[in-house]
Amino acid sequence: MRSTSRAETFPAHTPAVSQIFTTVLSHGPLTRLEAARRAGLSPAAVTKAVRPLLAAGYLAEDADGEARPALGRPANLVRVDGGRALFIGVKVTGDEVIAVLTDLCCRILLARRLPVTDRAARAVLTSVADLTHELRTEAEDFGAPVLGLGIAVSGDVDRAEGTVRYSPFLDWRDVALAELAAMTTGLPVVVDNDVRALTVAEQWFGAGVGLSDFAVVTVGAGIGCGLVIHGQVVSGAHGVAGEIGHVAIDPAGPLCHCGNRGCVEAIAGDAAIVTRMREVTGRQVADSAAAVALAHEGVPGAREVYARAGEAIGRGIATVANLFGPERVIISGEGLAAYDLFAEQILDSFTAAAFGSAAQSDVQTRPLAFEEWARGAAAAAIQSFITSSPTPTGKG
Amino acid sequence: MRSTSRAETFPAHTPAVSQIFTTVLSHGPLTRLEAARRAGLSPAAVTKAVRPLLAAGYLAEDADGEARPALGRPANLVRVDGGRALFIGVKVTGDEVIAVLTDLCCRILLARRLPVTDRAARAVLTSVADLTHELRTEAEDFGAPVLGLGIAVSGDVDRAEGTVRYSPFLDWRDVALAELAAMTTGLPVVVDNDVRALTVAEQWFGAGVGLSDFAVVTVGAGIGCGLVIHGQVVSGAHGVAGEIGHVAIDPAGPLCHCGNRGCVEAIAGDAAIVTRMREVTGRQVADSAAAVALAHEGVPGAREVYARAGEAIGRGIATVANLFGPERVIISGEGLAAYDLFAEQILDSFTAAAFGSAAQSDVQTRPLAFEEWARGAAAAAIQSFITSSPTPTGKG
DNA sequence: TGGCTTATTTTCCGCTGTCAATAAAAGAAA
DNA sequence: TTTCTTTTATTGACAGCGGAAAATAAGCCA
Repeated sequence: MRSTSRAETFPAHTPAVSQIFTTVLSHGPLTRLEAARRAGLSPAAVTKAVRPLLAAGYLAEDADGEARPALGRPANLVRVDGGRALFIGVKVTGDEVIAVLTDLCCRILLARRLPVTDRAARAVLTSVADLTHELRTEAEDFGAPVLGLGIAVSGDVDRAEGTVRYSPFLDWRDVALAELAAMTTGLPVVVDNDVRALTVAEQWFGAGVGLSDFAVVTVGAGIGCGLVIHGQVVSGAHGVAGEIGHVAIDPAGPLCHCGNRGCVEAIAGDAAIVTRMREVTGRQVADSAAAVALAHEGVPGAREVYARAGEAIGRGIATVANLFGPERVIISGEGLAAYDLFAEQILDSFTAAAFGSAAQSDVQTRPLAFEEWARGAAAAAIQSFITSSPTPTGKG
Repeated sequence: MRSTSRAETFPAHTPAVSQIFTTVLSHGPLTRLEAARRAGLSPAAVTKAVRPLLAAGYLAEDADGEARPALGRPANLVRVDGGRALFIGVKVTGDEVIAVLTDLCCRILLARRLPVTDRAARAVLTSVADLTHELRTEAEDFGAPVLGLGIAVSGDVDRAEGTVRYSPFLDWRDVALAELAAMTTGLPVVVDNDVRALTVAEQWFGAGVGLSDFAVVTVGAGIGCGLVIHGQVVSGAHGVAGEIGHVAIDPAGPLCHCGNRGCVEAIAGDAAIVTRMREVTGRQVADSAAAVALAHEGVPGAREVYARAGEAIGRGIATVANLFGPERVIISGEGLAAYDLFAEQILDSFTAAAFGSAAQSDVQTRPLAFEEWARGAAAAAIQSFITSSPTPTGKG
């Protein structure tokens, strides 16, 4: 298999086609009539839009499932055929590369990990290529082509350019990752910031479906935040946004690596919790798992460390809510392993600090396995595949 | 003149027409070619879009001004004929009603004020109607019709519905202001939150022209913030956004009327400054003008009060920048009378607290006469006039 | 087998914006 | 003065998108 027969493109020739497809993708099987209603189009337009997508195999028709209203012509449900195309998503951290194979509906089919021993871009790229190759080989069993690769990296990433401008954890600067990975793998590649990719996944396939304004807050080593406003992911004028971790909460708080005092991350980030846990309990605390254990054991003072972290997170979320009034806030992240230690304080301090109707925001939590980050990268790849115009408007 | 011959509507029959008009409105006189480039349309489309607007008098053609490139056919500049239509903008505060008459380019032609003695909606409405009538009468001298009325009120305002849901300063709840004012004046009425209206004015006619992501921060009795993201003003899912005044900066700070401690407004709002000035200097301080005077006199401790306020504002702005990454932040408001006392601290603490590329945001200040608030309301009315579809899609 | 109801498709049709060719308005060159 | 060059504006043919309405399909129920 000597690589690619010119990359397959999505037959979205008109805005209506894109819109109908994404509507069906996000809102599950729909009748044509319902799809028309949700997309604000006429039923005739749906019929026309659906036809080429059916022909290309991206949509499929279910003989309707159940519970029809017993009157009138039965509806034919239209749904996305997830098995039509596969995507690979990769999350790169300082310690590991995690890769998943998903279908077109962004359901995880396989997952793989590889430790990172050398953080140099070249070495990491090799790991990415190896995992991609491995998943691609196994993907043959599913009888569908792999049509895109998404890579998620923390830090300052320019998705349009496909470059990592600066990633502190990896110590990368100006790495043209998309181009390199595309050369190595022969796949279309999307590179995005990890939190943004996760936000895209929530927007299209998760708790953000159908919402035009919501926030995703991730709790873990860092505290991050993805924003969707007016139905679009916010990237900021300089490519960076959602830095909730460096919102300063308390001028008398602990020093943060960014140079300020009392950043949310300096209170509630993994490292901050471990450090403080050592100070408070006077014990050895190897990592955040150990810190959680101490709190669960009921070691004096340990719970207060988490209470304080939860309060910081809650106040950070309240700040976000006060500033842009999201309909929902989705809290997520590895840090949620300790969620039972946090939860109450997060909600309490959010409620206390949210002003007026910002308190109406629906604050949810969502457990997040580490593979979910990689799934976010796959979601970015899927999004790019669907929205990339088939007319050659430059190359990414 | 027994009121209205059916309200005049803007002949924007297609998206292209709207787009061309707003492009010319914001970017001054343009050649058709240049307008096409900026709007992303073909020159042919511009010619077609411009024709009906010229015919209706909204656009005018300048025989080109100066400095042509001396080669090729001279360009004909197209500009908005500001004198074609007039608008009235009204800002309602707890103390005063301020009204301005503007032209279509949102230039202020006349301004009037009336003190508020009774804050009841009915009484305020009478003042609004009186001022509107007065300005309308004088507007006859300008030989152009008044085509809309904008009203700006602080608090929770539903622009689409035209209702004031809750305004703390006026103690209004659920006042259907647009409908009432429309009945009284016979004009199309837009009601919006004051900060949002000001943001619209900046977006279309001010320092936000051409930017898709910026913030407006107002300093005065309250501290407010208007956001434009993805080229649209942010209203939040519940109709409230930009509450920078209640971003909590310091858990050990002074108590705010919202019940929390250390809100920006509780440190840097007019009332907070006056209160603290009394405490620090031990003198009588009647109002914020008196407070400014004390600081300028060099009374011991007085300057520190402003330094502290400036620091709070700067940190609030940094929070906005960290979260949204705006291209520009426009600081404005009556509070700027004291700008020389603030400026350094605002910028310093912004720079210190902005994380990474958020510090690249261009922070500007813009003196703001009180009439500018009313002009913002006029801008909202202009926007509504231009974008309201001529096809009757309900009534506002 | 009709009749009723709802879903989907078909058949135009208006409308928009692009394309390519053409006109216009200068200065420059001959 | 005439012709050429260069840039801007306009025109008219045209393709294609999506809407409206009418036609058709596909079940239930008498």
